[in-house]
Amino acid sequence: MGDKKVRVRFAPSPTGDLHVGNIRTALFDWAYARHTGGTFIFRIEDTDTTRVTDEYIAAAIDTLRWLGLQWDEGPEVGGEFGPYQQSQRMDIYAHWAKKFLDQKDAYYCFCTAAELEARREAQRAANVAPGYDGQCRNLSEEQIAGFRAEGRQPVIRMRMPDGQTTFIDQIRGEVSFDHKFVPDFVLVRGDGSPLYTLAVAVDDILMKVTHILRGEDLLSSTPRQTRVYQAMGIKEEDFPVFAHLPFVMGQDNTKLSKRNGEVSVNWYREAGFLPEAICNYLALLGWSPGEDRENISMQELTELFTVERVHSSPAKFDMKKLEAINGDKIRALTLDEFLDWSLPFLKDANVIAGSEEEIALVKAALPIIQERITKLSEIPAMLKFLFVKDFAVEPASIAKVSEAGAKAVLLRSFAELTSLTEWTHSTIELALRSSLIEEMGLKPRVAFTSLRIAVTGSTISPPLFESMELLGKSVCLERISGALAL
RNA sequence: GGCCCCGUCGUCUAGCGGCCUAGGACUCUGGCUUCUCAAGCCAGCUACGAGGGUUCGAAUCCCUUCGGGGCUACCA
Repeated sequence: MGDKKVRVRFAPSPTGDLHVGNIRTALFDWAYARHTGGTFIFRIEDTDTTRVTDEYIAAAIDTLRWLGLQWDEGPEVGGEFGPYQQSQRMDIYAHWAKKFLDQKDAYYCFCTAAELEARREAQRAANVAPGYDGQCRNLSEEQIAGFRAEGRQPVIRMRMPDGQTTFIDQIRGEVSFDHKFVPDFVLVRGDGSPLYTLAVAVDDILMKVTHILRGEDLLSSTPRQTRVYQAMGIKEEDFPVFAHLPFVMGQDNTKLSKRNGEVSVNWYREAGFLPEAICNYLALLGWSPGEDRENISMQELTELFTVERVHSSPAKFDMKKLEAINGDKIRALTLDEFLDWSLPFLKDANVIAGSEEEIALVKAALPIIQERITKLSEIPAMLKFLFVKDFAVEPASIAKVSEAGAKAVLLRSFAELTSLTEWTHSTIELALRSSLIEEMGLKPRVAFTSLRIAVTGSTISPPLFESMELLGKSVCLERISGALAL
């Protein structure tokens, strides 16, 4: 491709929420554009109007934004080669379809779906490669008029000449397809609307795309795409460079889908995964920066990303590893960043309403839970004890605080804490250690578990003394006496 | 069935002819630390699909085979 400025595009067909596989592709496209100082184009492929809805398109835009994959040309930002939504480019496709027809590169095909299916059946039965048999390739004007008189709506088919298509895939090397196995394909439907095969090729040329990084499922459609380039009069040296990314697989070794794992990026968003974690993890699926590096920032990804280091083999999606990376990213957050990410989860779970006092308390509490969570969605459960009005000990833990030993601990704690003048986690700890551990001779684990249940309601909580400091003296004493009454 | 792609620990990967008795990470197991849970630290388990070549030497190159996947639409 010489030293033409790199232009890459991410061109999903939003028939649902963007899924993990889509995003991995988008991420690589984006990273490649940024790495090379090129342009990242975002294009909506909605030629199949029955499956793509405005809602899904809006959601795709939102998701990409959330992930931080900013595009230079595309929906909402424009660009000199727009519009970037295929449903708004119909006249362009019609123009090229007509040109191909005039050039005899394409032809009208009047075969009906039923006829096609019957012949495909026969091909399969005869053990011949199924595909269009070329029946309408050389129709005379009279035949065409005849079919039209019958009321048949023709599709426009691209003529695949004999020979083969060979190209250098940047990830797989030389790939070759014999045209015997690439039948004439449909460019325009009977109703006049274009198909992906037409639109994708035309747009990539018109938008001056230089590199096509896309899913491996499109590998075998490449000969059709280059065929359209030729018909458009594009010279082979000016074709975009192809790089077919390996799949992201589900646990059962098939393409990741709803059946074998969570696929929607929005699901991960709601589950409390950070965009940086999702991108970092996804970047490691089918690519690696080498040197045993794994935890990288978006910035580092753009610096390190090269197509040469992309794999040709598929990768399985592993939620555990994503969670581990998410935990790392959460721990690396500054307090203010962590606060911003936490608040929506706390509000959605109705733990806080959002008052200034509540936010201040959350901010004070976050440092003690930052290293204890792997997903933001765990925050509400961890901080709930600080905000609940109708506090109650977990049913499962009631027995543990109502036994004699526990009562003694609570009684003594109540007395010690009541006389405490300075209420900080260190003064609390000092007072309790000297009384419960040293004087009463209890094991820390035993003594503090009783207290933990009384104060937080659960056997599992953030660090006890810090929690007590946050809760405040009166609430702690109240809860301890409450537990004594159990 | 045909065409195409792929094949290193359970998973993601490092490795591009000798540095590999195969390294890292996640998971799992054991331990340390410890007020619970985490985090952190230490240790351990486990891999070059198989068979032929080429070579002084192969995880790395070639062939075959087996296995997995994709495509085979008036979906993308």
